[in-house]
Amino acid sequence: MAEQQESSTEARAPWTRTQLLRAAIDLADRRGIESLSMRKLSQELGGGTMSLYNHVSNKDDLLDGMIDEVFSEIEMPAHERSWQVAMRGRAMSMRAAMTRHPWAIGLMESRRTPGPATLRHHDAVIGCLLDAGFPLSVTAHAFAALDSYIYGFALQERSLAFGTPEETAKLAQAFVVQFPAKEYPHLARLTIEHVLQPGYDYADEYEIGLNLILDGLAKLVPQR
Amino acid sequence: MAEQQESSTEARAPWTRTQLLRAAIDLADRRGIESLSMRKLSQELGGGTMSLYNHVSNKDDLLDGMIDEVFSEIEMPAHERSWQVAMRGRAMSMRAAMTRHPWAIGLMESRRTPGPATLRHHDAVIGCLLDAGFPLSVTAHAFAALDSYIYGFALQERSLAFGTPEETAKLAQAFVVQFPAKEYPHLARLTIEHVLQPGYDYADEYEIGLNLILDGLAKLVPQR
DNA sequence: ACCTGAACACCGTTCAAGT
DNA sequence: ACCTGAACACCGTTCAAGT
Repeated sequence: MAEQQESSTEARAPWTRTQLLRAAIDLADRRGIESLSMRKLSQELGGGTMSLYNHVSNKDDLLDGMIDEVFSEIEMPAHERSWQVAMRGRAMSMRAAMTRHPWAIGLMESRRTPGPATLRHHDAVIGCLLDAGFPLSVTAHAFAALDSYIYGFALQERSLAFGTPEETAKLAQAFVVQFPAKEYPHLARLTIEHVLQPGYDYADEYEIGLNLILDGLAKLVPQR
Repeated sequence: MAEQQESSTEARAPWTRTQLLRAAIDLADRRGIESLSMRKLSQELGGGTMSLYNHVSNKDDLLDGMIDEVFSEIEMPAHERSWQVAMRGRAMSMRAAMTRHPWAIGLMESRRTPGPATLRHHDAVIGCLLDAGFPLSVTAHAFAALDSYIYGFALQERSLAFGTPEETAKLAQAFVVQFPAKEYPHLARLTIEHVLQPGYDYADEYEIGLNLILDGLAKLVPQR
């Protein structure tokens, strides 16, 4: 039983940065960002905690890398179609990525060191608008308005915890019980007469607001 | 020098929950949310760390309280004027509060236990729209779209670190140096030909996007 | 009812040492 | 070049004890 350093117990394969980032994303997806620690991540990967620092300079760098990985999952705006279709597609793909990785929602737009995938994505969005004939200033307006809306909606949706329409109904009902209509009459009315009605789904609001912005932008662009 | 338990060294005055919340907000404003710890906060207030738990059930409760305090600083939508003016005013007041308390930006819309000031605020917004003749469903659209945009813009603005136009120019210049136009041609063009031009101020984008949404909403409302 | 220190189970990261 | 354990300076919170 002694001297077991044989071929079957050779040192584990060295990690890749990407491997490490994917493992961190997986951990955050499964257990939430608050339980992503350097110690738990190294345990997940089966190595010493400090070995992580050979691939990542610190935890902030780890997070930056994770976010850039998420950006790499997002569809670039398609070139061959109208800018409205391309922008709608990107917005949908963005929302899908944030649904897969809810922990990323507060982080994607607040980190200050964008990675290459992030920059490529933003470059493609701007390129799509410029190619569609947007003047530079309108491109800037479109970029600011769309991204603000997309990120903000995801943030709000997460906090409202509107998973399925059924969950929504349960939560709304709890709200109505907890806060009598006397104190917050309008909130109560909106909840009872609208949110609690059959067929209501908060997710539907996403495209409505998006169209509002896209339609507004269309009027700022010279027609082809 | 012994037995100093005299009138001048009596026990410190008991804390109030509000006092404690204001001190926490002040600490977060001055040093950033990442250096707000129960230990540092109690030190700031001159008491034992565990004394905080007599006024706050845990750190999450502390954060919830802080956010509700921030909401109490925001102007309610004014009733006497048009809904456009009221909504614009609220949006501006919201932005001002988030500028005063940048640490609150990611938190105001992602916490799941809204306090009374938060609920009062949302109730007033919904009430303003209903009073203006908005159908319930359009009220829901307006609420979702406006809040998404307002929070998202603040988040983006913070990450872009666009403090003053001068800072913007400095950052943009650093960006251009770091990333040659070859790799991100459209991003480079927007930066050089638009962002780096004199008079550019990202803050101006706020009202432009806001008007886009307000104008779009106006078309969904029966005219008076 | 309010306060508090000690202790516990965690963190991220520096350092010095291994291969 | 990559790996790693021990140690340091932090966390939030439980507990048991004080007034």
